[in-house]
Amino acid sequence: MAGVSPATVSRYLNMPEIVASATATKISEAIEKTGYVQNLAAGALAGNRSRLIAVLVPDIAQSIFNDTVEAMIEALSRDRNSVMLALTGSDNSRLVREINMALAHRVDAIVLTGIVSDEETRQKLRAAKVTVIETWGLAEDPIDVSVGFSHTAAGEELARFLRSRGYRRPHLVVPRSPRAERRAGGFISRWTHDGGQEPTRLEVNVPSHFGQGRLSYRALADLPEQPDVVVCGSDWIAQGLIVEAQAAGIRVPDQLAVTGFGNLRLAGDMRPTITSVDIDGAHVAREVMRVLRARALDEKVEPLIDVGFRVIARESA
Amino acid sequence: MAGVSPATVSRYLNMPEIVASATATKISEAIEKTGYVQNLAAGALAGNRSRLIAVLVPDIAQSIFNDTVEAMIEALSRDRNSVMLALTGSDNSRLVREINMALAHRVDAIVLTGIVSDEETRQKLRAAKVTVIETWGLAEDPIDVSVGFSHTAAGEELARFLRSRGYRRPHLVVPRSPRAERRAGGFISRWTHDGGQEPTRLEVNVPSHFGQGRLSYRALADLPEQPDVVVCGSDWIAQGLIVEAQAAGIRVPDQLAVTGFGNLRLAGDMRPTITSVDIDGAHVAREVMRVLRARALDEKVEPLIDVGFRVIARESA
DNA sequence: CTGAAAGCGCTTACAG
DNA sequence: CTGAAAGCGCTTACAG
Repeated sequence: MAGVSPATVSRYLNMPEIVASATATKISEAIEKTGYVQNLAAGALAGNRSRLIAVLVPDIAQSIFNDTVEAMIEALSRDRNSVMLALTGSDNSRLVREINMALAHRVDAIVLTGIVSDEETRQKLRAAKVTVIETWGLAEDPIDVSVGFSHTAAGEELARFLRSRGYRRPHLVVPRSPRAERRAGGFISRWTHDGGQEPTRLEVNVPSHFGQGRLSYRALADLPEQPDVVVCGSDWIAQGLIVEAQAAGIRVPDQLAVTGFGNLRLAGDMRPTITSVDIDGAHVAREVMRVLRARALDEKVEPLIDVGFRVIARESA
Repeated sequence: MAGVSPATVSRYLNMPEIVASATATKISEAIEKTGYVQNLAAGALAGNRSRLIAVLVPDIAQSIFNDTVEAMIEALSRDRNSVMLALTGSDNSRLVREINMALAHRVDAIVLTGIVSDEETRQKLRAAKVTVIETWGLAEDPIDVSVGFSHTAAGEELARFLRSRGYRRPHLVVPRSPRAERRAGGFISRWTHDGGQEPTRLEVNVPSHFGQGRLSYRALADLPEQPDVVVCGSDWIAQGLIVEAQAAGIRVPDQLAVTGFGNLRLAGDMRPTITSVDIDGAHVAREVMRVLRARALDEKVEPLIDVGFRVIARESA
């Protein structure tokens, strides 16, 4: 020890600006000398603040959320928070299980990708009164706060964009997720509303990946009429589809146009570069941090935060 | 409450087999009824066991470790452990910072991808006597336990393989990471030892990605002599290189062979399929779990666990 | 700006 | 198989 009470050390660690600078120096020297490491578990118990944020994602091996999650983890780390990362698959029981674990660890907040559909879990989360942030897709009735964009609007915008470029026979490759489903819904309703005929579609499993793009290209052969543009549920699918098309001697976009979704780095790097829809992961992360900070200070926050999206026009469509 | 002491509830929660089944039923009913959620922070403080495992990776947006990390998170979750995921970049200061956070949270173990080079941090980690597992690359002198494979051996094996296939002018595309460096070292020493001449090489930044593959292909034009095979530091680079080569009208592997590293899903899906080196992420995860369980029971574990690797011969080389 | 004291919710020998 | 009791290492009003 360096001549001060535990209370003062605690203050130094958590609000250094509040202790006298002479005291601060003594404490910091003592910490240096003894190699003292603060026990955050004890801090969590006493202060009711764990400095742990749970982030739940379906997977990380092949996830369109990774950029966003990475930006979030980095921002949280800068605020001296740590991230409990949990994997939920596309399976409700795992989601529930991981939420329970997070609650048991008394995390300060739970960040979810996608919307929780199970009503019982929504109830439980509300009751637990942790901060719950649903990200990526904008919830219509958020459990607590939702930061994201409208999948439906993104689908609509893509329909408008492709129509304005003169495409007439879109084919949709739709991953089996509620999110992709919504985008497809938005696309179709806008497309038909604007006078286009009902697009053809193919469903693929999640997580979507490059290989599905190749298969999706081959599946085009079964269509009664060939599309002039394929609207893919992810950039990976788009990439695989382009590679397979080119291997078959088809020129993209001249003979077949392609769009992706997510605006991953590879979309800009691919040859041809891939027209995609960008969601600004850093922006999502920033808004999440803003909510978290506001909550830490007991300030009010809007329940719905729309970060929008942008169609990025490139060579492929 | 349901007529029992806190001690008994604690036993029920942690070792259900040790309480009488009548008691167990009463407790579980009470838990159900009240919606009680165990406080793991208090448990950590009292029992000196946080059920938190820190996993440190350079990044997740584009990481060759993702499969392994995913397998590890899933396995840990099955054992009722949660994962604190921290991002270190390729920057020592962030590594140190995140290790300190993990220590402050009193994690039960720290899993590192790659080897910690900083001697002071190694010291600190040894002193903290948490379980420390260095994964992926096999450490020669592990801090505690290392689970992985020899990068040098992987490079050597690839050299042997390509030589046996008749290639004579390899060109290496090497990410600037100690790991890739080692593989390159192994490749070169084996190659020259077997009578080949010193391969040409190009260094690229980490994290490696598709776009670098395209650039790496173009950079071949500057070489005095054209290679017959390009040995890429990751499957992404290989994929980008193939796409660019094909766009230039070059046939792979007839006119130029290509190998990747990591055996990502896309390696098997690409057209042509990509010859790569597989590290079994599930195997790594399994061994990590074995170490963790052994430590929980105070059993001895070998400090070096070699999970090996396999060259996967496919169409591209 | 700092200290004394209570308390956060568990776990774990120790008894029985 | 179960309970009483101490203690884990902090934080936070409350005083001063």
